[in-house]
Amino acid sequence: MSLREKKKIETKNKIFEVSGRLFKEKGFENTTVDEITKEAGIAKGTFFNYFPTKEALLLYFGEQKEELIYNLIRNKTIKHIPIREKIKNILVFVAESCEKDKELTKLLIFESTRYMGNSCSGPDGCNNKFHRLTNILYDIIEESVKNGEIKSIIDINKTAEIISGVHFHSMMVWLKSENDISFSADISEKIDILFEGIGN
Amino acid sequence: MSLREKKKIETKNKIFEVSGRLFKEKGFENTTVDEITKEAGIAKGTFFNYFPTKEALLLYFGEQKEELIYNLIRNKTIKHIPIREKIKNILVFVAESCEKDKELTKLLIFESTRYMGNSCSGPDGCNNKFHRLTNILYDIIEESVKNGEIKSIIDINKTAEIISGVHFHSMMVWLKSENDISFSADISEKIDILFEGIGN
DNA sequence: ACCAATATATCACTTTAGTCATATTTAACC
DNA sequence: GGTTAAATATGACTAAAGTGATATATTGGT
Repeated sequence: MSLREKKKIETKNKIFEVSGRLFKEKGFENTTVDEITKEAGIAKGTFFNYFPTKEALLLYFGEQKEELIYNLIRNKTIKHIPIREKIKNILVFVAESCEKDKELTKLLIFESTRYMGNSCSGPDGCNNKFHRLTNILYDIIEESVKNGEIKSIIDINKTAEIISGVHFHSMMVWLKSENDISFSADISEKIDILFEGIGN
Repeated sequence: MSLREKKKIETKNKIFEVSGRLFKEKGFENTTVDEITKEAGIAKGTFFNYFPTKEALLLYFGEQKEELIYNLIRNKTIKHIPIREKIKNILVFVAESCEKDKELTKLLIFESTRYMGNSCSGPDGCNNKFHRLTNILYDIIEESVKNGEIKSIIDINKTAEIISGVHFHSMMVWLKSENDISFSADISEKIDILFEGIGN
């Protein structure tokens, strides 16, 4: 690795480390780019060579966290259990991860949701990010349809979107709630309702 | 009504009217508060007497639109049709309203979602706004449970949240999609899946 | 009509994100 | 090691949101 590449990574890590500390101390809104760069020992302009906006830095936090969670999911997934349990395990795991730091989750979800409204160019834009959980669910459902475990008339894509949607919405309701309702317990119960159906 | 009250309303309407035009012409981000106030013939500071932030003005647009939609829903609701159709009617109606101006909907949803992350103080804060559809669905489901139309073991609140969540998520997926998938058709099909259930 | 009290309007000022022309550092080649 | 090209760093500058002390307008009481 060249000196340039080393320094680049070092600087990015420095920004990441310093801003992480400052965000925890005083919150995202109350931390200025000026402060971050001063503490990191770089010029203000340099910051914007690494992150196009202040929000982009926040999204980077989100990506890092997401990467961690989804890697764990991939390793944790047990093969031969009923699909309902499989889905429950995943969503409860994600929920529990979120529950570990509610404030950070709030920041990431509401801020990155906003960012989604913008262009998000590039082939690997935010569309993928938004659909990541949906894709995982799609694969699981597809497998179960092939197994004959669940009926094959089902529209796999819509079903995956439904589950993902319920998960997303439940997270938001939980994030907005003052009292300490449990996100993980809530999503678990909702999966059951989804499988049983609402109608008689 | 006193002169003061009249002028107040007049000024607010002027801001609303001018900014609406400018937002349509050049988009929300590209319109500055300076421009709005110049066109409206008021000082910049005055703007912030009416709306605490530029985003708050956008939220006001959202509220106005929402009020319109939910008033129509209240009047349109037919009494004696099956619950599944009743829910479908409402969600399809909301979806069609959104489809009329995709760009505006995108702006409102993504921006107000972000705003939800903030304090949203006051007794009538953004929590209510977020739960409005859920509450309507709750009432409908509750009635159907009392009628014996659907099984009474069901958790009404969670069920309402599920439907509302699927609706919200579908809207976001639609807003992000490039190709012209139909939001209203999508939500209609998903309601059927919700009623039938995923499991065998 | 005058006077105090209250509400509203004003604009100069501050704060902060983001830009850009210039300077410095690194790499690559001879 | 010197020279040129490319990448990266810098900080003064711009743009725009939001603030607040002061000025003006409206009201209600006498």
